[in-house]
Amino acid sequence: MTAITRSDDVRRQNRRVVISVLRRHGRLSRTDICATTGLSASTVSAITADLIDETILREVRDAETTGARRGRPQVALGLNPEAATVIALVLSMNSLSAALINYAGEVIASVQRKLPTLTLPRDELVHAAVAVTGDLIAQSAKIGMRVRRIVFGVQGITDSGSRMLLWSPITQHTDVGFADAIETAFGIPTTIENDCNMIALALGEHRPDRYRDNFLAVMLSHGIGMGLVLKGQLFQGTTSSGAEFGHMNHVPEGALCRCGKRGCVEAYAGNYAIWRNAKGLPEEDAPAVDIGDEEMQALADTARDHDGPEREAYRRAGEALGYGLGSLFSLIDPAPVIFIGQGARAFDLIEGPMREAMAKTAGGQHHRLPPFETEPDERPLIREGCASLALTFVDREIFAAGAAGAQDLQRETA
Amino acid sequence: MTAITRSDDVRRQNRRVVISVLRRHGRLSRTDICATTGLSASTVSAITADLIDETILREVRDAETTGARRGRPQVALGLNPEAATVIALVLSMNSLSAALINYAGEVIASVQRKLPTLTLPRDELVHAAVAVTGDLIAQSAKIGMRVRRIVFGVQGITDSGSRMLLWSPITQHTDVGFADAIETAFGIPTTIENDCNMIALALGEHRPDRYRDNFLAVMLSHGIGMGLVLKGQLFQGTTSSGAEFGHMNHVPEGALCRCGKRGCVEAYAGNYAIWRNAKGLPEEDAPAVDIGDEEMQALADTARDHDGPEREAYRRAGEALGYGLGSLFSLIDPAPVIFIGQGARAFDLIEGPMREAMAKTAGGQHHRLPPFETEPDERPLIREGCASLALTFVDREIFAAGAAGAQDLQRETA
DNA sequence: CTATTTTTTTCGAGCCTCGAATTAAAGAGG
DNA sequence: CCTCTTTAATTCGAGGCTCGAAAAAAATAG
Repeated sequence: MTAITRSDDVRRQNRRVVISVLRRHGRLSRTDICATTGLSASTVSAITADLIDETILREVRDAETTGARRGRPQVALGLNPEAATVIALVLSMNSLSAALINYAGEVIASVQRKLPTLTLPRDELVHAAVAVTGDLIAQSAKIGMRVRRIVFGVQGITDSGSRMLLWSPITQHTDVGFADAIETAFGIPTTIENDCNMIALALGEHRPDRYRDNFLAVMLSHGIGMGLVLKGQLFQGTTSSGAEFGHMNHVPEGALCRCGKRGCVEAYAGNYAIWRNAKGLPEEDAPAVDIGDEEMQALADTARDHDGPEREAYRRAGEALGYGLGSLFSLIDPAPVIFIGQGARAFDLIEGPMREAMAKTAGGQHHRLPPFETEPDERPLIREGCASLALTFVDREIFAAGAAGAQDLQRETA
Repeated sequence: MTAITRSDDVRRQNRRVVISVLRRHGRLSRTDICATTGLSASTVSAITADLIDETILREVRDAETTGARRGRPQVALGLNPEAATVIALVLSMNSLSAALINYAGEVIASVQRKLPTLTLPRDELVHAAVAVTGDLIAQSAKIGMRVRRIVFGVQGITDSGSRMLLWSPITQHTDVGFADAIETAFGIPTTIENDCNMIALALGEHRPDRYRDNFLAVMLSHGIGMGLVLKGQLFQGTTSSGAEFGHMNHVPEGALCRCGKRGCVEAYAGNYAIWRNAKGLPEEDAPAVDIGDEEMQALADTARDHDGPEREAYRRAGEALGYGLGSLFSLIDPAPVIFIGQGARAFDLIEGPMREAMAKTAGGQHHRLPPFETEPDERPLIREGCASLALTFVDREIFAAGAAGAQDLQRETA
């Protein structure tokens, strides 16, 4: 049902627009905001005055404003870094990291912990996340800033409500209720999100020239993940975080996948699959649990050096990815792709066979794609994506509502 | 960029909501509208008074209002059938049909024409559509009603702006600019849409209990099409009508598809593929151009009668569909499916192998699906979908804007 | 020191929604 | 037959919001 609009929704929406252009552009004068948004000068004046009163915005007067122009000089406005803090939590294989981030998006504290995710009991895993979060909340309190939002990025499948980790390769537990645990411990809104989705958000923010309305971030590591943005919106499944690209079928009755089924793209293109093929092991062998980066590096070097099972393994990986992307592009039309993660270091071995396979599919035959890009280090992107999502939430749900609306929000969530 | 909100957007939006609940529920009293929408009685009173003045709504006083209730009786409001008309055009293999539909969604005139779509020159094809449309516009004018919107449903791929038929199996021409041709001929907003997408819209309207937020309509006929609704929204490609399910890859380097590539789902599950396999023809044989319904019916009967190449052909069709759906469900999570079109008559032969194949994929392993449904006759659904889309456009873009806003709209499109 | 230019704020007009009060239109009951 | 009760719909004033015009503020130019 389409929602009705009330008079105060107008102000909420326009506050949101003002905050969002400032987040995108950094600092703008009131006149700039008029030009960018289309709002009238009087409205911008009223809204910014309110936001400054609420210490969400502040005037930034530095010496080098514009230089020698005639007339009253513009005064730049910017988001007030001290308006709030958010926390970005990232859990990956054997490692938990967290960052405290101010309202301007700057990291002001961070924590890193090693922990054996594969073997840790459920409670201890959850507790580790809660403990690390508690540390950062305390640090934030020390400098007098309130943490308004927590986003937890993790490899694996989350539910569509972003409450639980349904399944993950880094732990044997399923349906782990991280978000609720953190939320009840501290009373701060928290969601848990798929790591590839966070990477996609980060790319959209960092490089809007290339990664804006439609693009894919494909993670090449032990498994295969994907973050997909369509029409400027993160694409998610209907009941899960969705877009499990790695488990599209490549070869019916094919190689054994980590998920227990056969023939998935991942069963050819994941690190364990490349390793299995390179070592000449049978396709129905159970996937190795974890393979060191150095070992994969060595495999790639051998493949580069001479033709043999290693090169063939990478060829098959590229082929699987190519067919998978081809099928995907039949559904969504082609879009720019960036390959993320440690596996992207061997992209030179993968790209040729991948393009060849794609050309054999119906998807993407009409359109020319921009060249593929790679980014081997996924970790900073995941953190930035989490931070970006958390800040956007604060912008939209808390600060756009204003003092009166904030009470509405509390009632709603209660 | 998020759009700003003006004061009059509020009224536009709330008018839209009122119109839309009336379209969904048929007839409602003002009090009912308050309850359904959450608008206050005074606002509903003001909005409905305007809409009645503009002859978009009307009071329906029939004898059997509510029966014996105390107090002032409610007076039902309904959409005024004479507020406008729209035209639903449907082009399929060798046939062009068109219907004139009033604002209440009732067909008030229709035309049907046989024409050899495969051989007709480009101009004549376009002209046929224009001519049929002209006839209905004349009929509408005769009863004093203005045609406000035309939607053209057709099998094939359209562009994302819904202006052109990019490719279609029913003609050899590509990039046929139907929408612009009709729009310039009559000055009435026109779009061209994929037939399966229209089927999905019709299902969403007819059977919201089952087909509402997430579902698929898979068309089984000469080729394989799909209409996909996610989160209540029709899913479309980024540059085309998208969701070319039939051209997802099933078997690398597999059977020759009508699209020129190899191994597409359609190359196993389309009528021509089933026919090719049943007749024992090699997989690289060029697809037959068209196969009569009776011939497919006979094939299915043979397959039901005894095991043999016919039954095996249907088994492989089911297998291809199963793997395709499995891959799709990896991306979007499982959703109810309805199989549409002539091929659905043989669904009894397809379902078993299809389920078996799906179970071998990662998609849809966790969730139980409702039983599949079938609907062999696609034509009424396509027409209803087109009509529904056209009426929704009138509701939202024209009537919600009101007299003042309508001028805005003209300026915008100019 | 005054005129000019540009930015920002202030003020009134015109919408819109909402709640309260009012009017309208029926049945219930003596 | 007339009055009371009940429910539906309209009217009216209060309070928001955006906008354009006018005014105020803050700089440079001469």
